Amino acid sequence: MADGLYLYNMVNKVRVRFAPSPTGGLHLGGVRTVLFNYLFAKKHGGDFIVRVEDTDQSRFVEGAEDYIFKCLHWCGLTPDESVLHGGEYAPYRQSERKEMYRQYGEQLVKEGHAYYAFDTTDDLDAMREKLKASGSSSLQYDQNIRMQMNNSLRLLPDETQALLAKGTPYVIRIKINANEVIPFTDMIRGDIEFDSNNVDDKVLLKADGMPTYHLAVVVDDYLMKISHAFRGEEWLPSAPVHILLWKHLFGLHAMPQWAHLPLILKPDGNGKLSKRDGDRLGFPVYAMDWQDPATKESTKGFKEIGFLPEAFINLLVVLGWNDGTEQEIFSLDELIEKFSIEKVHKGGAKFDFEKAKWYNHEWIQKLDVSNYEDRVKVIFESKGVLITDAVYFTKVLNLVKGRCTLLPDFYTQGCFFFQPPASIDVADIKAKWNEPKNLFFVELIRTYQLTNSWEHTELEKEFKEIAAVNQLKPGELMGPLRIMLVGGKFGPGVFEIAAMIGKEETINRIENALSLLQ
RNA sequence: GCCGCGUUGGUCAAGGGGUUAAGACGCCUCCCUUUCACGGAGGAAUCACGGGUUCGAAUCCCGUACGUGGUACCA
Repeated sequence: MADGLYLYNMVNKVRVRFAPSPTGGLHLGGVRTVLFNYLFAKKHGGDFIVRVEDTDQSRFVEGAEDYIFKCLHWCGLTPDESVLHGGEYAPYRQSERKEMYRQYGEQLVKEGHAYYAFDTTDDLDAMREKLKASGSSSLQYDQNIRMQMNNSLRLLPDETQALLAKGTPYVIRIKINANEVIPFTDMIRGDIEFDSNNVDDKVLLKADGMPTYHLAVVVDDYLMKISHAFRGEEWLPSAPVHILLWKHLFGLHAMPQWAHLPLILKPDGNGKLSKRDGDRLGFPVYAMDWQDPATKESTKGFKEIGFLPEAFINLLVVLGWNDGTEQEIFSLDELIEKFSIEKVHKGGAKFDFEKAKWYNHEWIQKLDVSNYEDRVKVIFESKGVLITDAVYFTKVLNLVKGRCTLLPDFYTQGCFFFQPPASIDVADIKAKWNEPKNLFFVELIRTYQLTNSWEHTELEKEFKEIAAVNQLKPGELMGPLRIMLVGGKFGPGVFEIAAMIGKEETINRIENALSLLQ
C-alpha cells in the first residue's frame, strides 16, 4: 500500500477511537482493536479516544463499562479522552448524546436521503416471509420492496403527517439509490467497491429515539474529529452505508480513513474466537476476570491466570501484524515506533494458546522481578504463605523465574523455600534405598551441623567427600536429597536450595525424611 | 440463497516474477544438566485446486473449491 494513502488526513491531528458496547467481558479481539488504534495514534502523535456505544438499552450490562476501563488500564493503553478521562468532545457516552443524532436523521429526511418508516415488527416479518416464498434472493428492506411498505416514501405527505401527529412509532431509514457504485479505500485491503443494489435501507434512528450504530458512528466520528477509523472486519459489509452517510451529511473530504481489521479465529475450525471456545479448550478469552451480574457466571481472564500485561499486548499484536523482520518480542514503546497499519494482514489468525504462554515466559525472563513480585506475593499469600522477608523473596523469585511460564508457577516452583514440602515422594527414594545410604545421610547431618560456611559450593564439596569416603556415587544420593528438600524431582540446584533455606531447615528436612523412611 | 472478504508447514508467519520458500510456537533427536526447566545443535512438516500470461509463477490474471463475515429498530 502506498505510503501517501492516508497522508492527506495527517494534515489534521490524528485522532482514533475505540468504541465498545458495554455488554460483557472484553474479548481478545477487542483488546487488539484497541491496541492497533492506540499504536497508530501514538506513532503519529495523535489522540486515542474511547467512546462508549451504549445505544442498545436491551443489551446494557451493569458494570461492563467500568470493567472495560480497568482492562485498558491493566494493559497500559490509557485513553486521552473518554468517559473517565474527560475531554473537549464530551460526552463520550452515546446514550448521553441521544439528542444530537435526531437532527441529523431529520436533516437526511428533509434532503431526501432518508425516510420515516412505520412498519411494525410483524409487518417486517411478513415482508420477509413473502420474499422468501417468492424465491427472492434478498430478504432486505431495500429499493425493491420499500414502495410496498408503510413509509413516507409510499404514503402521501398528509398521511405521513397524520401518522406522525398521532404519535405512531416510527424509525428513520436511509434511502439507498439504485445502480450506484460506492467505492472506498481501506488502508489494509485497498480499493473496494459496493453495488448500491445490494445495500439495504438500514434503520438510522430507532423507534425509541436512539440512533443505530450506523448513524451514531458517523455523527460521532465527525463531531469528535476522528481522522482514522479502525474496526473489525465484520463491519465491512455495512461500510457503504457509512460512506453514503458521510457523503450526505458532512462530505467525503471529512471522512476518516478506514481500516478493517482481520478477525481472531478459534484454534480448531475456522470460526471467530468466542468465549465458549475458551471454556471448551481451556484458555481465557477475556482480558480480565468477568462476572455477569445477571447470571453470576464468571469467566477467567488473562490477567488472573497469570499473564503479564507486556506479554498480553505482545501476543495480541503479532496476531495479524509483524514488522517484516524476525523480531517477535516487542515492548509497547517499540511497537509505537514500529507499528504500521499497512503491514496488518488481510486474513484472520487462529489463536494459539501455547504460543501465547511462550510470550509470557519470555516476558517473565525479560523483565526484572520487581515488575511483578507484588502480584506473585499475592499468589503466595492466597495459598497461606506469608512473605515477611522481602529480600529473601526476591532472591527466590530470581532463582526460579527461568522455569516459570505463568505467574502461579512461581508458587509451585518456589513454595518449598518458605515451608517444608507438603508431601514427599518417599516411594521414589525407597525404590533404591539401603542402609549405606541411610548412614550417609546420618553422617551428612552431622557434618552439616558442624560446618561454619553455609554456602552452596561448600555444601556440595562436603557432600561429595562423604560420598567418596563411603564409596557411594554422589549421583545416587543427590536425587534423594532433592526429594527430601523439595518433595519431588524439580527445582534449581539442590545445594543452592539448601544454601537458601539455611542450616536448620535443611537438617530438619533430612531428619524428617529419614524418619519417614524407617 | 444473495453480497463482501480471505486462503504459504499443525499454528503464527517472511517473501509481491528467478530463493536451498526465512524465522517463531508445538513436535522429534542429540548435547548441556546426576532433578525439572533454561540454553545449544539438528530433524520432520508448507505455497488450496484448475486453467492461463511468461523463457520462468507461491508471487500477475481468470475460474473453482473451501473458509469466514454480513444479510436485526445488535454492535
